[in-house]
Amino acid sequence: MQRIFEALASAPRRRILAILAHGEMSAGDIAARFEMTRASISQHLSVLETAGLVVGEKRGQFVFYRQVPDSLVNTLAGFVQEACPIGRPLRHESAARARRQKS
Amino acid sequence: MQRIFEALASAPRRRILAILAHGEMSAGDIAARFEMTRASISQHLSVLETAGLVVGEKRGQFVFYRQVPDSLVNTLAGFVQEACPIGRPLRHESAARARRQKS
DNA sequence: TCGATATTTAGGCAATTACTTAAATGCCGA
DNA sequence: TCGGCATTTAAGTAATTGCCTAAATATCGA
Repeated sequence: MQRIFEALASAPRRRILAILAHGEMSAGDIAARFEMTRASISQHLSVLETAGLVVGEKRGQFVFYRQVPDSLVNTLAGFVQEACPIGRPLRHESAARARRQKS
Repeated sequence: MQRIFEALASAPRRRILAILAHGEMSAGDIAARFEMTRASISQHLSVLETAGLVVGEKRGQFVFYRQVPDSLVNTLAGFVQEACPIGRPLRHESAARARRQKS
C-alpha cells in the first residue's frame, strides 16, 4: 500500500505502467522511450517491482517486464472505498456525484 | 495529477482523506487524531488543498476542511484507464479479474 | 482591549529521492 | 573463450520531504 502509492508518485513510473498496459516489454525498450539513462529506468522498474506492480522475467539476454494483474486496480479501489464519502460504490461514483451536484 | 499522486504518497495524508470522507472537520480536530504537531498537520492539509483534494473554509476561529467531491475518484479512475491493460472498464475490474483468474 | 485559543508561517535539520557516471554481472555468438 | 550487448549495482550529489520548535496572525470572550 505505502510502497504502491510511493511508486505512483513519480511521473516516469506512472508512464512505465501505462506503457506496460499494452503488454510486456524489455527493460531496454522501455528505457528507449525516455530521455534518461538505462540505469535510472532500471531503478524505476525496481521500485515498481518492489511495490508488486510489475514483474520482470529474464529471458536470455533480456529482462521482460509486465504488469502484475489486479495489483494496481485493487489497491486503488480499496483506497477509494475508505477515502471517499461512504456508501458510494466505486462503480457508481461518477454518475451519482454528477446527479447529486446538479440537484 | 502530479500533485495529487504526490499528496497520496503520504500515509498521514491518506488518513486525513479517510477521516474527511465522513464529513468536514476542523484542523484542530483532525490534528487531535494524530501524534504529530498541529503545524505538521497544517502542512499536510496545505498539500492536500494545493492538490485540489480538500478545501478549507474559515468559520470564526476555526478552519473546517472537507473533501472536494469527485476530484480524487476522477483522477484515479482516469489514471487506471490508461495504466491498466486496456478494454477493462474500472467498474468491472474486480469481479471480472476474479473470474478470469479462476478459469 | 486583553489574554487565551486556533491555525499558519518560518526556519532548521535529518532522511530520502532522483538522477548521474562508472563498474560489475550475465548471456550471447563468432 | 572472448568481445559485445543488456541490465543492474554502486557511489556520489543536488533537491525535496517531513518533521520539529518558535514566532506570527486572527478570532473569541470577558
